[in-house]
Amino acid sequence: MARTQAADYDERKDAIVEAAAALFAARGFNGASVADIAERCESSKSLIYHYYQSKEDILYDVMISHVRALEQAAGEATAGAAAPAQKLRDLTQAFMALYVGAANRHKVLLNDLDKLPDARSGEIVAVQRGLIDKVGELLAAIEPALAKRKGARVPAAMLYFGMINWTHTWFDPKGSIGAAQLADMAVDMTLKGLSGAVK
Amino acid sequence: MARTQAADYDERKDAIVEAAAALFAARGFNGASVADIAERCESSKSLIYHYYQSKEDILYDVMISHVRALEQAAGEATAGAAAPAQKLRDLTQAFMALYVGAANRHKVLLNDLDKLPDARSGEIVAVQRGLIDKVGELLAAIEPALAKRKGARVPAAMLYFGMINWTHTWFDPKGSIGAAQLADMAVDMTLKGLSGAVK
DNA sequence: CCTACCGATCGGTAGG
DNA sequence: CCTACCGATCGGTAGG
Repeated sequence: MARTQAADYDERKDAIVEAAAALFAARGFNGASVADIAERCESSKSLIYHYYQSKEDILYDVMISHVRALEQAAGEATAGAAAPAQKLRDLTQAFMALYVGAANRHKVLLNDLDKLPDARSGEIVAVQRGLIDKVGELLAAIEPALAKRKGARVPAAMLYFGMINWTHTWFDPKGSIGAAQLADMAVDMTLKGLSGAVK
Repeated sequence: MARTQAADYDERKDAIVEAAAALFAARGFNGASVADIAERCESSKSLIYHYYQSKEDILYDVMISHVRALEQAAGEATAGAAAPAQKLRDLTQAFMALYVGAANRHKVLLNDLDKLPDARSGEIVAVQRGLIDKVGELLAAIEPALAKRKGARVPAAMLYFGMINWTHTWFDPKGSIGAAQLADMAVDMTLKGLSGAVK
């Protein structure tokens, strides 16, 4: 009988992605070497190349795994029969939880997407585009004026994403405000502005 | 008599910073080489090292020049006797104009700040901190509840900065919406939420 | 302001 | 003859 994959194949591969995410987040894709990743995994460079054909392939896995998780969370948050404002709140809570739980992958996605060749980055961008559209539809359902002014839908969605995506540069989950509180604050700011967000 | 600086010293130095900003923005600090900068300036690598002691020194100049421009714009926008909401609007217009006019420097600032050694990045961060405080004070003047809840002031300011800083990833000044319109939209979203921003 | 180089380290691959 | 891995080293290029 032919030998199969090692029993811990998936675990080893995931350990590589996790180590790479941490290093890419800290030093950037070009600032972290494959040797650094190997060292962090307590393995050899050759082992890394057994699991991945190239350094870029690792970067791709770091990003696609994160963006797929966001896609699934967005699907779950918008699936039910809740009001659009409640769906936006659920989606934002799920996103903030993923941003904090996968902070390294999130930072890499936002900083190093253009280090991927166009063909690979296109796949990531397509998933992101779907998330933007989903939020744009929620916002248009919440604010009828947005449904009429088609050209304003993407800018509105991007202002919203700016609030929550920018958190990776400053938010500390151990600080004075929690991730769930911050998510609510961003949603309230979107729905009612400052007075709604801090009251 | 000792030889003085070349008459075009400052122009040449600024050309280097401008070329470096374009290359760092496109490929990242670690992805662009000093030789690339020299080529773009139609000069040699040695000329670059005549004006700058290290690649990091160029990065520092790219960032500090941008952040000083933002600091001055913020000072001018908040100097008068206008109402705080109007000051926030003026400041946002000035910032968006600088973000678009110095798009390369802005992108480098947001992506590669951590490529600077701590001592140098600390100087940049201190200026940024001043901008955040300035916006936090405006927001607290606009919304009294924010003046009471001290811990919410920085998060509120950062949600605002998220909206306008995030634009560098998606905003195209040649698109369907202009920079001035977008700035107003971000201010209205901050003040009144979505319904105020798209009506 | 140029050509000619350096110590080191890069991503990726060889044989076993 | 397979998969899973190792120590050593490749040709090029980085900042200086």
